[in-house]
Amino acid sequence: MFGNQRRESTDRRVRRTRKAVQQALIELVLEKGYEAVTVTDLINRADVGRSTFYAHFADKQDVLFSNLDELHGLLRLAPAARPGTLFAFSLPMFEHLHEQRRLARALLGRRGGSAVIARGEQILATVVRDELLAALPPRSTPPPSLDLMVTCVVGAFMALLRKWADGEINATPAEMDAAFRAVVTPGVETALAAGAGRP
Amino acid sequence: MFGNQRRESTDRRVRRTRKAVQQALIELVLEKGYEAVTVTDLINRADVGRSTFYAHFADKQDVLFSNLDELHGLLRLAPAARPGTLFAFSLPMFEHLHEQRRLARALLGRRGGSAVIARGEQILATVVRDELLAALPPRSTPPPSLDLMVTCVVGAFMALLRKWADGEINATPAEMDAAFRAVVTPGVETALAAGAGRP
DNA sequence: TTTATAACCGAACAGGTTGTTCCGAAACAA
DNA sequence: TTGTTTCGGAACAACCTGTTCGGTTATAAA
Repeated sequence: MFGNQRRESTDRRVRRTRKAVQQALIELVLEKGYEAVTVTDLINRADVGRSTFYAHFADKQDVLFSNLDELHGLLRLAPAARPGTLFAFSLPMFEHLHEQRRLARALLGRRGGSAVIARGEQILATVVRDELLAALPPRSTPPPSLDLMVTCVVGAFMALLRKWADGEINATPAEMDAAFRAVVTPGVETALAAGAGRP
Repeated sequence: MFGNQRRESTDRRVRRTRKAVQQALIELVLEKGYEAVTVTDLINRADVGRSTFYAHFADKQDVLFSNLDELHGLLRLAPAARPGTLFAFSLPMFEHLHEQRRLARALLGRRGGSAVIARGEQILATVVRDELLAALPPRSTPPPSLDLMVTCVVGAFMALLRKWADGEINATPAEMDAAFRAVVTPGVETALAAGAGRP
């Protein structure tokens, strides 16, 4: 009854309610930032009974996640770029968030919540991890420091994203992408090449 | 009356009160994690009147900051290492947090607060920035992407720190330091060397 | 169309948090 | 000693969360 109930409900009332709440979250986040939005705000804006809300979502964060997982698909799409290019997600990501910059700022910026960022890091980490595994020299075993590398890369990327969304950095998506890649790629590539184990 | 009142108060009552509250914060953070600590908890543990608390601190975060700035000094100490070695703060930092790991976990881990992390990033950013400036080739102007680099480096480091403090990563301080350096150093060094402007 | 069911409303509630205010009592510095 | 500062602590308004419950309404299926 709670949470990650992905399958579409058969009952029109359920669909209506869930969509109304999700939409309300977006609107309110744009107006006040994620942190400042309360459940009471949500049910007022969505025009939904309090008990109804809690019948569908565990809390505010649950609404967020139900809205946020779309990004996962968007990220998994990107690595279709030419192989040999690490971190293909980077540029599309910056570009996407540039178009949606109001929402991005409200979610990731100073008034955004750590929950958003934590979730983003989770999602991104799986993507980066897969990409690094795919980029390993053939017939080699993943180095034990793989997860450390993933953490580094994700941390660097998300940090850039946050500052950028916050307006502390003025740069084009291309410039952001270039900076990210410049810092991170050389180290990762040599580490991957060097860390080749036995087949 | 509020906040960053660094100079020692002349009144013993003031000193007593402030110290009691700060100590209470440490104890409670160790027990519940920063996020879960409330002002009510603080004044109970410190055995201080509610009005007294608000006469000294604006809020919970204010207490934290008054306790946290000691780290700044600790970081500025490290770069006394041999020049030419970038990110000298890294290993000492990991080692220090390893000794204080209970507190580190309570502050930086999942139950720690974004305020702690944000403050840590701020402090670390100034240190990294100074270090990069000092490591520039002589008679060159800093590249415009310097702040992007700083953000990347700080982001990567703090991400490692968080996961480590959280227990998601099992590694010695030396291993953490090595991983951090392996990913970040090559990119930064070439960027610094290449970005040399005219004198 | 009828009907059983599931979803909704909304008010009310208990429990928790924050930050302010007030004034008498106590501790302090001079 | 004395005038000033700080402390205590209760009481307060305002807000938030999550739960409960009985009556109402929409829906899907028969």
